[in-house]
Amino acid sequence: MRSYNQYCGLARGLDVIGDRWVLLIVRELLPGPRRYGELHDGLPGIATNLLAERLRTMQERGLVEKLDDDRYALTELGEGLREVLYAIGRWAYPLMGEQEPDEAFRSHWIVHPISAMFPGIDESRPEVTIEVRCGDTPMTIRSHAGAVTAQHGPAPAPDVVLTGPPDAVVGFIAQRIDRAEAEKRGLAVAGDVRALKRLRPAVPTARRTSA
Amino acid sequence: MRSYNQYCGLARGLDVIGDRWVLLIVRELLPGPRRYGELHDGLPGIATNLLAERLRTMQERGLVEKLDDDRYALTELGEGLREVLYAIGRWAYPLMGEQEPDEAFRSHWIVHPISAMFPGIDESRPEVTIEVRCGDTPMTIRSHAGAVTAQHGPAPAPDVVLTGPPDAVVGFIAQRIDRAEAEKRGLAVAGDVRALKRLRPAVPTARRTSA
DNA sequence: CTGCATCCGGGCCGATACTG
DNA sequence: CAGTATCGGCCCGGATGCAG
Repeated sequence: MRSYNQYCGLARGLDVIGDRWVLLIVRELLPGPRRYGELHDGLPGIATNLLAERLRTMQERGLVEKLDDDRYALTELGEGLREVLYAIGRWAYPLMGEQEPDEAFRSHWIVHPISAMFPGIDESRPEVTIEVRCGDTPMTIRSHAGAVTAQHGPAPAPDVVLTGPPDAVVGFIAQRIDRAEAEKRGLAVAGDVRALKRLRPAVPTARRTSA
Repeated sequence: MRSYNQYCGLARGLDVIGDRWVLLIVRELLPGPRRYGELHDGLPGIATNLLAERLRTMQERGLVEKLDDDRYALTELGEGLREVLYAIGRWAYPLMGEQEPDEAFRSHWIVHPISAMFPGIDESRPEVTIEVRCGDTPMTIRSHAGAVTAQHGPAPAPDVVLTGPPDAVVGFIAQRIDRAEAEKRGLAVAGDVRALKRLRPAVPTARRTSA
């Protein structure tokens, strides 16, 4: 992208991250290093030449590095974009209605809203394992030792199994819609749902505004 | 911009704000409503047809509204992008070296880094008025009743007058560079600088990471 | 003069085909 | 699997025109 040529933090930042697909590539790399094909799978709609070209310029700009095993990883600078992505995600939440017919979905995308909703360590969180089945691959969300994490694959012994479309699943975990509403949107619940209710998501609008 | 067609908060958000110039237009409107010509002046490099087209689609998407006096203003949704802009600005700060020869600058842009550095109300802040002369128009930064505000125009009776290139001025106010370094970069200081030191900017990396 | 609309050249994007 | 090559089309940028 052509530079804005403005001596302004926002403009200079956008010179680096404003190109199409760049922040979505960062989204794919935030959970950890990925190979070219994995990135391509996680970015439905991207042209293969564009992915290659973006990865090249993102390396030049210090956002991404290529590991010895040929996987791509975020640098420290690139990792710093997590706050930018989460800010956009929080802002865009009201825009998230139901999934449109032509919209692609990958189950691993829910890692980010889940992480943003249950940040940091909270010892009072219950121990709970949730298996989520929406989209291409089952995901396991685990609250353990006060931290909430998510990873690919089914859970060996889940306390709860949630099956359904992404908006119903994520909305229900975040407790932004109740069970009746979630089931109306296609959610199926198996197992003991009580522990889930004690996960206590961060208040959606909790933002520090004064020093 | 063509939609990403991904059911993901980041992707849907970027469908709305990912177009070139959109976030810079938000930057111009965050301090308050502006007329078309004022926007054009504050966005050096934008083509006039693009500004018109962006304002049109930003209205359609609910970011901007046109007031009765023909000025453009942010809606509540658009105002919500402040956190996104500040997140990008914080991230981009390490990219802000000196101003390049071909980079444009407008003095009112410093309102945002200043606001981001001295957020909210802090009763212990000293009363101080600073006149800043860098760029096209003098700006007045005022710490009053615990709040730090900035506006166009010279100050009637400033405690301090700072003259010089933007990187030196902003870096010095933020206390990220000391006076010697700032003067080496071209800063000229007039008046009593002691009150300024007690403004106590927010810690640059002060971010809540755990609930 | 302000606030756009029109036109045109160039660059970026998207889709497909192809290669080691 | 991991890209490269190519090409049509759309978007962007700059100049210009024009109505109130």
